[in-house]
Amino acid sequence: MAVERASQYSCEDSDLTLDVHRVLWPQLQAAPRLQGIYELEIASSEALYRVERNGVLIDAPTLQQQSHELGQRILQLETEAYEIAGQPFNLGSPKQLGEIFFDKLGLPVIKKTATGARSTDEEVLEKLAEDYPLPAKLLEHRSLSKLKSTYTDKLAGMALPRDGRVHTHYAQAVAVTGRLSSNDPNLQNIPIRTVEGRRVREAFVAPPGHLIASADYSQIELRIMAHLSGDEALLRAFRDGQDVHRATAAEVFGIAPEQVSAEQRRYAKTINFGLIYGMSSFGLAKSLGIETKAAAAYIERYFQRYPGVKRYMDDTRAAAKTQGYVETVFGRRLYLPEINSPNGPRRAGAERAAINAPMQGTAADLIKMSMVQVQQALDAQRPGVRMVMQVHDELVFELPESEADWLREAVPALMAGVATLQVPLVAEVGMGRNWDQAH
DNA sequence: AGGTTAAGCGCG
DNA sequence: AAAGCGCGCTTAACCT
Repeated sequence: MAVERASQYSCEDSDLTLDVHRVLWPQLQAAPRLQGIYELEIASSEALYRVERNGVLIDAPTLQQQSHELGQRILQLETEAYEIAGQPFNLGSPKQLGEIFFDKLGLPVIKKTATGARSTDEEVLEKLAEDYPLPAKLLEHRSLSKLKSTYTDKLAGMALPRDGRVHTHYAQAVAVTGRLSSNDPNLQNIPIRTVEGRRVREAFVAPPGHLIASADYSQIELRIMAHLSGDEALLRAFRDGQDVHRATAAEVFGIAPEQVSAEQRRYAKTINFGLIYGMSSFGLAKSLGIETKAAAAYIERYFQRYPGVKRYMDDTRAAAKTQGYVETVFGRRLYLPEINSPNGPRRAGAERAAINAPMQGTAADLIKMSMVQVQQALDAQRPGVRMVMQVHDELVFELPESEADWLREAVPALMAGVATLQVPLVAEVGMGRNWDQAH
């Protein structure tokens, strides 16, 4: 019976795939630039198959130890929270939390969720923590619970007994921008931003005699913005190898790069990232904790200093409205059916996606090219080196110690050379016994 | 028992 | 009215 079901499924799958082919193939023939993207996807699938089969070695005892430590601290936080609240409750239930916070303790409601419930998200808790003791406990409890339940408790159990390795699945046709996504487990959202979270990466290890190497593109999306916009000041910053956030701060604040303070650089970094996402003055104000008017002044100043970027953003919105889609450097398309919607918020959302997709998508194109070329080089010259993960702008490898010099030299060169843009592409490598040390 | 949605949060 | 792009996973709550 199982065989019959399998053969029926296989036949249906092939038949339906042929139906799809008959529809899509003529469309592909009519769109020359998309043929190149199609070829890239076919070539990438070969490299992805290899990465998935390789998997990455997980150090289970390290995770178990971390789970234990997290569990102790979480228990302690729960006791302290009950003490402050005057009663036990489920800290993991936003509903119960709302009742304790807003009904029992009378804390102010900062904002509502999409469905009208009183929000207790991180931003709200941060604000409330300024005046009350309980929110801070919740914030720590939330972050540690996340680490334990999603990572330290789960990962080791997902390693195959056969090889002690986790084999994620990469989806090649999920993210609309052309990025990969990773699932079961997702290895593209392993913590790194906090010191406690980073420790999870210590459990992504190399076998004895081997190393983990991480090679990542430097400032890839901003470089693509420079290329796409052709903005002179941004091009110059990258061509001269400047610290781009510092350079932006110098422009926006009208001072010399050496005079830029740490806070000014942080502002500029937020502005640079915000622009890639189509952020408004309202959003910039919120993330910098300043007045909307002040944020608007920074953005205006930015566009005065980088007029090419302003022109690019306007042109991209306009092109999206007339064509109904936007393209990456290599011709990958993102269709935007809501770009001319009469619904203001929906249309604005489509405009932000239109701004972002060419940059995010071009970065995705480039790292797929890198994966193809690097895998070909490994097969031809370095069969002992395995590519084991892709994290959007980063490739991770497991290598015999004897291959360290080769990899340090060859992989960034390949990654930088996959395409010639108006600015140089730069890739950096780190190595160590585990993924944390490789950064 | 199993599926879905909401809220929340991890990453680039 | 909404206000920052792209994802996947966990828990609670609710449903069949």
